[in-house]
Amino acid sequence: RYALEGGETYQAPIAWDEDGTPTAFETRAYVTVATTRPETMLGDTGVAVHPDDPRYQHLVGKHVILPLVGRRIPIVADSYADPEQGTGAVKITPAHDFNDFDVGKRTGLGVINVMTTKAAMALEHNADFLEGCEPSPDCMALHGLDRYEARMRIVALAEEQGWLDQVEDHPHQVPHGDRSKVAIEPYLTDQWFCDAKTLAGPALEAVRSGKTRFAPENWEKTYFQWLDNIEPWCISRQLWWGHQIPVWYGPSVLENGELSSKRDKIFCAKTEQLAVEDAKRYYHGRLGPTVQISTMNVLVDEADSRPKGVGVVIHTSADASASVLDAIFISRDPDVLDTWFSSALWPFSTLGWPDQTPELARYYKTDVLITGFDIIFFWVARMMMAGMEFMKDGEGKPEVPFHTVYVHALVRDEHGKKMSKSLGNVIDPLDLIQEYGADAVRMTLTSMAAMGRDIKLAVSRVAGYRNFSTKLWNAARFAEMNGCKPVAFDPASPKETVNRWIVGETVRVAQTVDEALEAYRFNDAANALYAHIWGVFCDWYVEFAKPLLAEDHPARRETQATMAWALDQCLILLHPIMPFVTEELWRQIGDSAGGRPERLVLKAWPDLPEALRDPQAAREIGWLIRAIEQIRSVRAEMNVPGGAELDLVVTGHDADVWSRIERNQPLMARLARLASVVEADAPPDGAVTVALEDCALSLPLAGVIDVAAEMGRLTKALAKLEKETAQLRGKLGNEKFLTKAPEAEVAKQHERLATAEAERSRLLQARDRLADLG
RNA sequence: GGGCGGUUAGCUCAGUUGGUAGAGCGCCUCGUUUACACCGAGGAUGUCGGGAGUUCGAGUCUCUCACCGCCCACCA
Repeated sequence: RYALEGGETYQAPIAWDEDGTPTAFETRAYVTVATTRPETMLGDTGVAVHPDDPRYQHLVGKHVILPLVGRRIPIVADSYADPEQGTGAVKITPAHDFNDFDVGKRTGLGVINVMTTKAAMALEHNADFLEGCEPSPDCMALHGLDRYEARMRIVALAEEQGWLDQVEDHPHQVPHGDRSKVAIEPYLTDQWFCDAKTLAGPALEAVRSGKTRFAPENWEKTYFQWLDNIEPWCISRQLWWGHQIPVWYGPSVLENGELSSKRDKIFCAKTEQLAVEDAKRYYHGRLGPTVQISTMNVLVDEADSRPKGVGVVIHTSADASASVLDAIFISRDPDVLDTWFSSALWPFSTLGWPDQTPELARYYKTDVLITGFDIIFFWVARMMMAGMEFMKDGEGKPEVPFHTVYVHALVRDEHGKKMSKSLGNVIDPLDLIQEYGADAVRMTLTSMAAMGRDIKLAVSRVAGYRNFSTKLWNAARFAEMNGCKPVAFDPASPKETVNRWIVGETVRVAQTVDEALEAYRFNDAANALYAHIWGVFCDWYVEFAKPLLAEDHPARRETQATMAWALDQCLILLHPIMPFVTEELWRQIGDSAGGRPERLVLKAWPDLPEALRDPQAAREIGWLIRAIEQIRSVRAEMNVPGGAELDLVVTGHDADVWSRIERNQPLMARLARLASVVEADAPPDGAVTVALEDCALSLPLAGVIDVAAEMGRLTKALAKLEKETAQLRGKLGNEKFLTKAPEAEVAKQHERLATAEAERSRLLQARDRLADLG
């Protein structure tokens, strides 16, 4: 209970009816406040009530006398006081509570620090505390007690002295330091702050206007969120390591010409020498001639035993032998800058700034900052602020430190935890490299680069990319064994369809990789290369090329040159991601004939024109691959023995289709294990049939065939097509779709429907035949 | 408490202006025809977390709920 000043009283409601109207009152000469931290009352400088609270409204502007301390403190109105909480009147301790600090600022209350850095009560010699009050001996006896001891002692004193209202349990959350694990005690200290709001303006504008872009773009949100709500930035730290704050302190000269007892005059300078010059000028004008005579170690603050650095002693007399005690000395602030303040300078301080070095001129701004999202606040935003503050472009306008911020994902351990040295769950890349190779590790991380914010590193994926590099190695070995050595080669020159096709496919993957890299979509680049090298080059081109590489084949030389070229392009494109295996293969595969540099890393990035893509070859080989896949599929499903060579009967085709089949007959026969390919008007009896969009392919399996199984297979395939055509017909029968969807989309759906229906009719025919048979 | 994000195949995850749901691993069947068994051929597996809305059409846009996680407040 805080007693009202001068024995004043008021009528406090003590009972209410259902509507909340007071029905009984009590005459009180005090205000009751509730607190979970009684010890902080020693630093109270006010009591706050809600401006609309009828219980206390009339007390606003009056004062209470703080028990024990005897300080006269005002009752103020502030909406922070919650009428529902406690008694509705809340004690305000600006020096030891964040909210109270704000209330104090709003309502003009004083600020009194009553604790030490160790959270012990600091009352003796505490000028702020002792000023304007008469603490009782009981109160002064609290000096030096730990905050928790003081808490219990104050409750006991309140009870003894009759100003304790009641004690009740009150569960609540208390913030703890995550290093010390101790409850955090807000504590008022002097710190240096940056006016971050002012710095943030240009940094925000730079990203809003696109001068600096984020990739992926959505990280801008994180950046804006922080800078839009930025608080003044405390840049001083009480640590031993870091850039020391460039500020020196000395006593100010008071108006009466005497020196202040506080070290409250600030000299901010680039060097100690310049600070001394500033100090000499300052004292000279006010105290007469000053002469610097020496530097010495000084201890400025007796409450803190840390050394405070070198002080510069300045005599106020020309007599150099005068006592040091008569001298003024200035000493440097022992605090250091926040690590991130120093780091914010990185884009230019590393280039020699503040000197205007050639490096600074050449390399600021830099290009791309690659970093993790977890330090967008700490580092990226601050580099932007510092860059915009200190650096100017050619026209004298603020210049950003980089045009792009590439934010990669954070690798976590297999359980999804952030790797940290203190948790000991770090996956050492060196271990992975030891097991799978550096290329595999690089390829893995690249292929996961664009994932969300969490990567749970799956070792099986690293193994997969190790296999990939083995695959590439073996493909190169195949090329070498077949005399595919790089020669001077014009990719437009091949005549063979498969060679023209692989040139086109290579151009395609090169384009995809280029686009992906331009867009910082590194995973797209990695995945495109994986799919091309394994799924196109190895799975198909190598197989197609085998017959052409036979010693007596007329296209042998062309194929050798084409394969060597196509493989070279793979190595070049893959080199940034898998530098080691590609460099080694490059060295093994070729000599420096035809202007081929000795080392892959020196090879120019390919610039392959679209004109190299032959659409006719792409169509033909695309069809060939689909046909082979269909035949293989039906063979496997029908359990045809692997080695058995079958006769293929083509039906439902036109002359163009047949000539294409004839052209590619050797490859089809080889890769689909066919004895012969013939055309017919109708599928033979006892055959299994698959349908392409422009023909049906039947494998006569008379005697071998399980009619029921084939019937089932066809029925299943038909059901699938049935579903698809029904869907498409529904879509194309929808007036709204036809009128509202883009024309190209409608045409596309028409085409799909036509293809599906063609396949369906071929399968229907095959099924009917089979049914007749049965 | 304030803010951000995730939820897609058994697992790890892609999916860029809304237009036929994908990869790797794992699983099943078959196969050693000399580049490769760290391989080849084939196959199965999804009410895209639940609900509502916008739209001719939603994994994709909006709202909402649930669960999971991260950042800040309280180290850097």
